[in-house]
Amino acid sequence: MIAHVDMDCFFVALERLKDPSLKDKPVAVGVDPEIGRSVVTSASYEARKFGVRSAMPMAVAIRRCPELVVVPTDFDLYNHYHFKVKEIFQSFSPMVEMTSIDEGYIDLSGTERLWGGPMETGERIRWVVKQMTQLDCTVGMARTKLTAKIASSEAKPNGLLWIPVETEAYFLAPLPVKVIPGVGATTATLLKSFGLEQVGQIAAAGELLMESTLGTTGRWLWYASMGKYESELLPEWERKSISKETTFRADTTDPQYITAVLHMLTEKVCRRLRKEQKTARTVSVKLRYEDFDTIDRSRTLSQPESRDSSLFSVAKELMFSAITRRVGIRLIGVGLSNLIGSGRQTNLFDEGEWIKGWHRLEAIDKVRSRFGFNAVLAGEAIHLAEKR
DNA sequence: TCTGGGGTCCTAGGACCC
DNA sequence: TCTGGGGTCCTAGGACCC
Repeated sequence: MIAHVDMDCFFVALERLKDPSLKDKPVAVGVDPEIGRSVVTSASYEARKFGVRSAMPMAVAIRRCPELVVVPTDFDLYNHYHFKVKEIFQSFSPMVEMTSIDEGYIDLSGTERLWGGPMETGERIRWVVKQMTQLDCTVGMARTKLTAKIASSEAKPNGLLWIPVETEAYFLAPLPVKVIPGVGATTATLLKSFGLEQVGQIAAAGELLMESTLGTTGRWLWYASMGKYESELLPEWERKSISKETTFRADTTDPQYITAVLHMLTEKVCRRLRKEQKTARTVSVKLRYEDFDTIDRSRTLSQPESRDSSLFSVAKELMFSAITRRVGIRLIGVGLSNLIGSGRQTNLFDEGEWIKGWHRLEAIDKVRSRFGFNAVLAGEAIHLAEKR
């Protein structure tokens, strides 16, 4: 038996712990549109009554709900509780997979003698979470991860739903196809064009028809629709990429400004890379024009790298070869992937130089972790930091 | 209405090798 | 002179999730 536990309005709930006066008010977590261009990261149920949804532009949210209280995000707080919640999950079973900051799976197989049946265990999880954190959560229980997740999403907020084995198809049949994680707007529209709007219709279409019309997607959807899609619970996985992006307060075409911001983003991304004792073989840049046209460019190096200077020169080259339109740019970003473990990769050609550079960067990272990121900045980024 | 930031996974085509 | 097929790696773009 798998439990999927989803914290209710996680960010809003935590902001309310910090400031109890936010209770019962329509609250949205995100950046105030006066400060920057933003979207709703998390909305309270009071705000949802007005049609406020996460990912909605904040300006729209405020228009829909003029009383909306906008609270800035505090990821340090959310991360702290993420680990707290994870520990609670792990007290029920060592097989825990956290899939995002506010949710995770617990494999409860073999814990029946300890915690009892599914309903009893589910209630116990909810109770312990509440006692230890003061937070509400919703638990979905089923034989597979996918069904458990759908169960929790149907039971929220502050609920518990158990889908007994062999009843999955009955539970899923009347639900809209969009409840299946992985089915977004595009796939839902595609399915609708085949007359498939409820999960039960996918099941009824049969494996052969699903596969012949939608390929591999159709195949797994058919299994999902019956509650028979199996995926392994993975207690730990390694991060596959590190990225940093930013949306400018106003669109720009200024190459010097773009270079300075790109440099700052690269430094931040490299710092994380070294912190995780890794090197990267692939550098990517991303840019978004004012009309939302988004371009990605990447290059894979023959040798893994972790030095700011090398990675920045690649990023800069990629960025300026990617900018072809003479239109305002609203966002740029840098990413590293193809990550390879152990920071101390040696390079036969300039090992001495490399080690020297690495020690310098280690020293910078130390200063930064004590005095903040801006304590050490390269020439190009200093100018920018002062402007902020 | 005017759209964040951090990720993962998939697909399709081209280069290249055997 | 015109033509294989399989495998791997890389790149760009897109769908999706929280």
